[in-house]
Amino acid sequence: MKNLPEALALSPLFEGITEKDILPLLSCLTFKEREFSPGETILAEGERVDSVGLVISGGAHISMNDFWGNRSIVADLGPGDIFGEVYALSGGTNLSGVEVVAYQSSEILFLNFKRMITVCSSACDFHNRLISNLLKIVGEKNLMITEKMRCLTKRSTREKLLSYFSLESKKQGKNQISIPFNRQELADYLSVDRSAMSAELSRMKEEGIIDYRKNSFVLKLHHDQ
Amino acid sequence: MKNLPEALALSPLFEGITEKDILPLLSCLTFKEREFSPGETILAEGERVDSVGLVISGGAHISMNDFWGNRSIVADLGPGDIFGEVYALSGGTNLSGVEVVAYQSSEILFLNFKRMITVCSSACDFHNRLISNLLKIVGEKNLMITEKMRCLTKRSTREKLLSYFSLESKKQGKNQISIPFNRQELADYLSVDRSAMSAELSRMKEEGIIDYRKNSFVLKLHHDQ
DNA sequence: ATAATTCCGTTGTTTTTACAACAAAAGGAG
DNA sequence: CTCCTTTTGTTGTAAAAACAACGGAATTAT
Repeated sequence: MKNLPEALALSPLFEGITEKDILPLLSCLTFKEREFSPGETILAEGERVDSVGLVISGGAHISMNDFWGNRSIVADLGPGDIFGEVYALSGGTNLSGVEVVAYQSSEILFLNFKRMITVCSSACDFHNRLISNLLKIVGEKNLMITEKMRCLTKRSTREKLLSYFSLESKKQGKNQISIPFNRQELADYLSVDRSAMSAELSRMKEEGIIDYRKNSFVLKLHHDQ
Repeated sequence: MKNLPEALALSPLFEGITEKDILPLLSCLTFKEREFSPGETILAEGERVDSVGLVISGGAHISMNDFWGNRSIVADLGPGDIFGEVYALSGGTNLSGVEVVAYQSSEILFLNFKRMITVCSSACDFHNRLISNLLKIVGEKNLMITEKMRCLTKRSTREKLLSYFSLESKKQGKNQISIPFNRQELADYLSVDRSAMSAELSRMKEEGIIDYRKNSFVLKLHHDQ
């Protein structure tokens, strides 16, 4: 078993809390540690989630199964990553269609959610920090999904692209942006076909709406009729 | 100005906290109250958000402006609704491309986020409840968006529909589900054309994949080749 | 009951996208 | 530099979706 404080210090959930402060903090949390073998289910479908999972070591997949049994992997978890927080967050919801399965020998820490967000009588600062970190994690996740959604709700590839570029432009504060994706990744992000997207990009460049070279794109204002 | 505790008691943020407990709770929060005229900007684009907004009375729109100045309304806020929480959550991010504008005379309460999530020395129960409520709100929002995303990332209308039905089926625990949308709303939710979707539904019924009548749908297992 | 309105399905046409296959360009390794 | 691999752009075709227009069913109002 790995050194717990050392492992936790690496997790965003414990950001800003030093290794030596983690042990006293743990004492005011209720937690459970368990080891899972490769292929073993960490959280089963339909299970009630009332704790936040944290990967100490190993690796696991969050996967979804639809009505017809088709499985798709939604996320890949490694050391430091947390899971199940949204389910615990929204009042101990049951997992529906979602499961978490180890694909390596994994050590998992389960932190009781109620205890985590209820500040102990001693009102320790680290506890507050923990809550704050959790909020930050969920908030950022929320922002990320929302952004992506704004692009995905657009009907055409062109609109999706423009939506994405516009967003990045706002974020980077310029009309000349560099994007963190290659073409295939961008296509995956926007849920469109790569080659079709490439073609659309060409057309947009042709029409003078945008310009680009590699990962650098320029948005042009003048589509004066 | 409206009676504050009375108004707050209606908000999900203060759920489980009775009117008479709200005043003492407010004393350990830092807040600011302001009135806005119709058309007045409540949160401006680019502004740094370090407090959670709560609509006491009136109405406001959250809207997005893209690079080319096209505005689209993202959400409609009424009494009890909160806004800006995700931005405050993820460490006081600046609004990018988003703004909140009153469309009625509105009273808005701004609750300082730091104070809100940092438990007071007296470690009052209501404060904990407030944090818990905030988490619940964000968590639920997160779940909702994630669900929708799962459908939107599918390429074809058919896949989107099946994805949605499958989700509902898991949630409702049956293969016979009733959905909270009419056709137009479902099409909007899935970001597809209504008539095209109707046609696709017909085809799916034809092929024996599903059956439906009005808002009641049945998913069938046997698509034995 | 009748009229009006909203909702839903259908069909034909146009536009867009996916798909496949390939060519060109870029990047890396030896 | 040359070979090999990966990435990106191009093109033609087939499939799918958007769009528009309409007719019938269902719902609501009168």
